[in-house]
Amino acid sequence: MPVTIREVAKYLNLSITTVSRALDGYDDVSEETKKRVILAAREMGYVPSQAARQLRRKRTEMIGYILPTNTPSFSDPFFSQFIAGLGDGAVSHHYDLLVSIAPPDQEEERTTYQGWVRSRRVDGMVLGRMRSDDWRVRFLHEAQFPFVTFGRTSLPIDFPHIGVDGENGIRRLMTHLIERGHRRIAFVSAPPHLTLQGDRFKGYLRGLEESGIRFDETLVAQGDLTRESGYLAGGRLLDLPDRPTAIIGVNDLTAIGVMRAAHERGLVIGRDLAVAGFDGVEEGENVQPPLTTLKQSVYDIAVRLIHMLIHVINGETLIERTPLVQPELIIRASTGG
Amino acid sequence: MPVTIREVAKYLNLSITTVSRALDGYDDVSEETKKRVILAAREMGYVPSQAARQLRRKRTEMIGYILPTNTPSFSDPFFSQFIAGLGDGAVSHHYDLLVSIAPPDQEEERTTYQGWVRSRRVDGMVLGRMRSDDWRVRFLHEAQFPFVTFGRTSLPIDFPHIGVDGENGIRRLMTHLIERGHRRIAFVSAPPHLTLQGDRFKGYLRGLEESGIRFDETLVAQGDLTRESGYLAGGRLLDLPDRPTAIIGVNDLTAIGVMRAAHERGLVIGRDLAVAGFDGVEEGENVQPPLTTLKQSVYDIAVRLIHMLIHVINGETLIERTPLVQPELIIRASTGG
DNA sequence: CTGAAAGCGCTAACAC
DNA sequence: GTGTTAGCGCTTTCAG
Repeated sequence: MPVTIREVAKYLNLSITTVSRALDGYDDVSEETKKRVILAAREMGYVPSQAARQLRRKRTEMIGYILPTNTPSFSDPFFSQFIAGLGDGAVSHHYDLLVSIAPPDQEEERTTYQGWVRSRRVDGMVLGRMRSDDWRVRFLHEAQFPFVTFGRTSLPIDFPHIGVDGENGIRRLMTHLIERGHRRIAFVSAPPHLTLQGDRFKGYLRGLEESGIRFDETLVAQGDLTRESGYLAGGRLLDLPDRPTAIIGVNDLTAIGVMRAAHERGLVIGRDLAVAGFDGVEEGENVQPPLTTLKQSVYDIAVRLIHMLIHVINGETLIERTPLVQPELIIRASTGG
Repeated sequence: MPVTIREVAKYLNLSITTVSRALDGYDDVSEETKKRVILAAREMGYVPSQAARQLRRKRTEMIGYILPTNTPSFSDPFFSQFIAGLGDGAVSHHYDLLVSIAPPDQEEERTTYQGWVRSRRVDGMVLGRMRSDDWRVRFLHEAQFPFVTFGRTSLPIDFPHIGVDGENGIRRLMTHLIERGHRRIAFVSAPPHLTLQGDRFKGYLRGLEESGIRFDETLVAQGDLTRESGYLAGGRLLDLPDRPTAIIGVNDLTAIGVMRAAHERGLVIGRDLAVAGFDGVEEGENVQPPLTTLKQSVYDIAVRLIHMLIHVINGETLIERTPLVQPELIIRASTGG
């Protein structure tokens, strides 16, 4: 049986009240008592019971994150970075990270979110991979539950989040490709309900427009952010009678799939075909040739999201409520760099 | 303010006891009452308070996992799969996953583990990336805290874990390479204190031995499981006066780094140099050429670990206490397949 | 500066 | 079958 505050009190002939306050560093306890208590507590191996503390304080000191995935074998480098950032951010604020997993936009997802909110399992939540009309935002906002997100939505709801300027990023990438002489530039997109798809695709369209290139819908293929979908979509684009000379993947994994499709068709990437992605995952540096990409520091963003969330939880106002981060264009050999 | 059991009881003119029991499905409550209670609870939006339940039951319904990492920008596909498996396994047993992060073998790691154990923050823990002499095992065993691990240790302590037969796996890979005519086979290792290193390296040695090839220590370079370290170690091996014709990476990331080093030196992998890894991460399928590897289903193993852990937590005996999984040799073009 | 006492929401003896 | 009661371990008024 673990030692409780009561035993520490008994040992010191003090009341549990005093012990509790000494441990929490209140200043209405004499310095000496405080010292004695802290020492004794350490010696006795006392660690406060989280459950009891939570019940009393109505706080869990936990932040929730629900991994949106349906495939068991999912392996998206994006998420390991994101979780690492959330974890580090949480730790630095003495919070823990509660993780669950649920397939996006299914009944199960709804019950998971609702369960955590209703049972006050966590003090706040972080959401990612936002959808244009995201029920999670509506739900949490209505429940007045603290949350922050990575990415915006199209909802008329104001909430703290960090955005990445996908539109401007892809626009700059388009400029780069066009300067290199490309005119038939294809785009492998993500599912349309994702916010990032809308943003990045807008950048694609603006890039075309700015250079007076007519939009050709046959040059757009849909994927789902996985390597496999990039491979399939890339194959379709490359088998076109008049095939593109450049293909942009809506994210790096997609682009990497496209590269595989190109390799299989004997194309030399960087010479016969330019390929570029978005995210800046490490995998893109190690692929042959290295992948041109728009890098966003997912780790840093995750850490920052936690900071923001803690503020929200504490009812403090945020200096920047909806910062917009610019991705960095990293030109590598896959676009003939 | 959320609805409590007391309000439900008052609403139905029942005692909170009855409500509690009805909700937990005890059979000493009449069917009818049970129905009424469940209905009312749902209608009132009642969700039990985890904190209160935990305090009373002395159970958290949470499983802990501490991500072992020191680099912020870490992106190891291994871990996203592992976490996905842990998450799914936990959910299927109505548990949640509590995640933290701490650099291996540092003070911080110790305090994190100790904190969770002492404050009963979780009901059990899953450990991975085991070390030969793993203080975590000693600590948890001594504290009689439920835990399972992915990988064994060299400690004389018996505890439930799932192992992967790295030795036999690498041995089979060696046979494959030797059949293809390779004799100068190099090995990029992991830090020596990791169990997986010992196992896999033993397989390397046995492979050499079985074919009567003398061990040449210049053909072993040390890495740290990252792509970057594979790149550096691979470079050193390839710059050797009499360079190897095949290089085995202790894991896939290492092998992928080796491939990059080879590319940079103008070597055609699969023809001038064979490369192989271990893990079977998806990234290996999309690299050029696709990577020969020993695949272990990290996701499945994680799910299974959770099942085992739940048994341990419930004080049940395990049918298989220390299963050993055989990795699957997947031959791809990187070894000339 | 310190202590007594109440109670967070729930479960589990134990009665009825 | 159902209700009464006593806490789980802690924080927090409120008195001294």
